[in-house]
Amino acid sequence: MPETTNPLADLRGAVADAARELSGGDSRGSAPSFDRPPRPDFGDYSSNAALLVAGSLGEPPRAVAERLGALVRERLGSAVERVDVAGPGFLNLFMSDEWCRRVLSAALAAGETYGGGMVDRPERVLVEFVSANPTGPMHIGHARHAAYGDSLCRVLEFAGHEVEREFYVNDYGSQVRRFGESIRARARGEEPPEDGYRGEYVRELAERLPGAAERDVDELAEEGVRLMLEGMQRSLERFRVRFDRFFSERELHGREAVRHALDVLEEREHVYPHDGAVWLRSSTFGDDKDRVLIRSNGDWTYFAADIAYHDHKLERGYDRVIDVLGADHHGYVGRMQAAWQALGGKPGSLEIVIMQLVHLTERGQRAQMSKRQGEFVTLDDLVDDIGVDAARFFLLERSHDTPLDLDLARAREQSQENPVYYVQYAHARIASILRKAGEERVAEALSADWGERLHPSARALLKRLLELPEEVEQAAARRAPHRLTAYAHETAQSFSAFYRDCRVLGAAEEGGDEDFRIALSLLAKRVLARSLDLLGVEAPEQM
RNA sequence: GCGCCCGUAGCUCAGUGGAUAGAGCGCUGCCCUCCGGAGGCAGAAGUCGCAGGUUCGAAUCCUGCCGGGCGCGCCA
Repeated sequence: MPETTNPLADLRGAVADAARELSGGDSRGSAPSFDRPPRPDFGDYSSNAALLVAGSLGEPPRAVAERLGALVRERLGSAVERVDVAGPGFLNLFMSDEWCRRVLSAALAAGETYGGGMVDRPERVLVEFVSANPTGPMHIGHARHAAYGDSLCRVLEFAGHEVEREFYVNDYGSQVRRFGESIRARARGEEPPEDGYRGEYVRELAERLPGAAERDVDELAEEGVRLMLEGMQRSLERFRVRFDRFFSERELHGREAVRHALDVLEEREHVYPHDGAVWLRSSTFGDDKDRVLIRSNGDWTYFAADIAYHDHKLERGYDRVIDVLGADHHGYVGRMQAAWQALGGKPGSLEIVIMQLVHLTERGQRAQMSKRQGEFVTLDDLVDDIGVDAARFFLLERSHDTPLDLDLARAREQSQENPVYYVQYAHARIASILRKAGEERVAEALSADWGERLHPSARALLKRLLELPEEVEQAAARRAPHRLTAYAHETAQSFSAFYRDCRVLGAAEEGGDEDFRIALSLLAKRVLARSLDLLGVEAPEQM
């Protein structure tokens, strides 16, 4: 069996093929499992294929497993040392050292692309995230959105999708006008209006805008928004978050896009007048109730503008549109999904990801989020405090749908207590070993004919490294970049164990193959670097 | 009241049908003639919220209940 850049997928395929052969081409039911068993005496990999086939064949699972095991052995040849039948009928595969050497070679041959491009059907994807109001600074919650959205995009891209990143700018409507009023009030040395913006940054804006005390409110608002956006872009850039487009709500209105969206909905007969207002019949598409688009006073609702934005997204022809929104918006999911379908969007092609809240803690104690009224711990404050690497890693450590406690004390720590440093340290340590070996020596090692008989720690490390393609695929498919924090940490641990048990330079002294161990270290370095890159965290050559 | 999310070790959480449920932190006890000790090893620690059900097999799927978070405007 020739090795590709995803050896695990090859093995999985071989088992699945054998199972299909045994069941006479019957490929109904779920795909056979293929995982790392919980105990070493269960082999390197195990599958429940026989249990599934036995079900459709109506035969005793263990007997089926024996036959299937023989087929798998035949297909895999020298790749496999032996195939055991265990428990109720699991197949346990014990891979040969020869297979280990072959797959290491194949993974290294893939170079920087190793682990990527595994997606079956590449899609054109639009991801909208952060979309912070330009009337205030970005706080800790936006930091989580930024880390998540950016990392998700990196993962989707690496997995093989074509991704566009978009930030929606709410630069229209009454809150923007209030923003302008607040700036002018500060410029005049007055208090902002009751429902205005009271933060210190408003005072600073007022100082930066010459003649603000006498200027038109809308003009001030526009200028203020522009300055705020510039600041946000700087902060995001520093946080290593890039956007392809800042999409202005104001331009949307300027382009009559809301009118257009309403025309589309009217044409599709999903709107109706009632009580002097115009409604969307969103209940047709699963929403709790119908929603107002035009109020009885003639104003568009916010929802109408959002529909226009999504109408625009729809017309741009993406295969998939992902909105990353805050927990406070989840009441809005049902109606937006309904509107999407009313506009003619395919059900399922719009995904709305809801982010849960972030709490800051210091050694477990809840840290104060709001310093004074109108002032928050901002993205910049966070980065100043713990740095980009720690901030991104910690913000990505948890699934997006679970609230996150970020322990600032732990994040500041530069020791094993801190998973970021632990992973980066492992990377730097490998870099140090390879540096010591020298470029020529490394190149030579890669093309050598390896004879290594693998130590269990080397085998465990290699198996860990082979999981990268599926980790990336899963992280992409499940919109779950947080999986990679765990994977990076586990990989660093596996390397540390290998480092402890197997000398790399001078391996011959203990009967090892230095060439093989250099090669394995190099793959470990690449996998760590790739995992960190997908998280937006740096992989230092030295620390 | 309705809807969504969550309930797994002391704490924070992984784990969307497989074998004896994992990790980090914390705790206890160890390890520096060694390529980076910014490291490593071992140990204690769990009725996977509760009760039924489906399945050869459930933390995972279904139903009900309990507990927590958030959301339910002709606001944005």
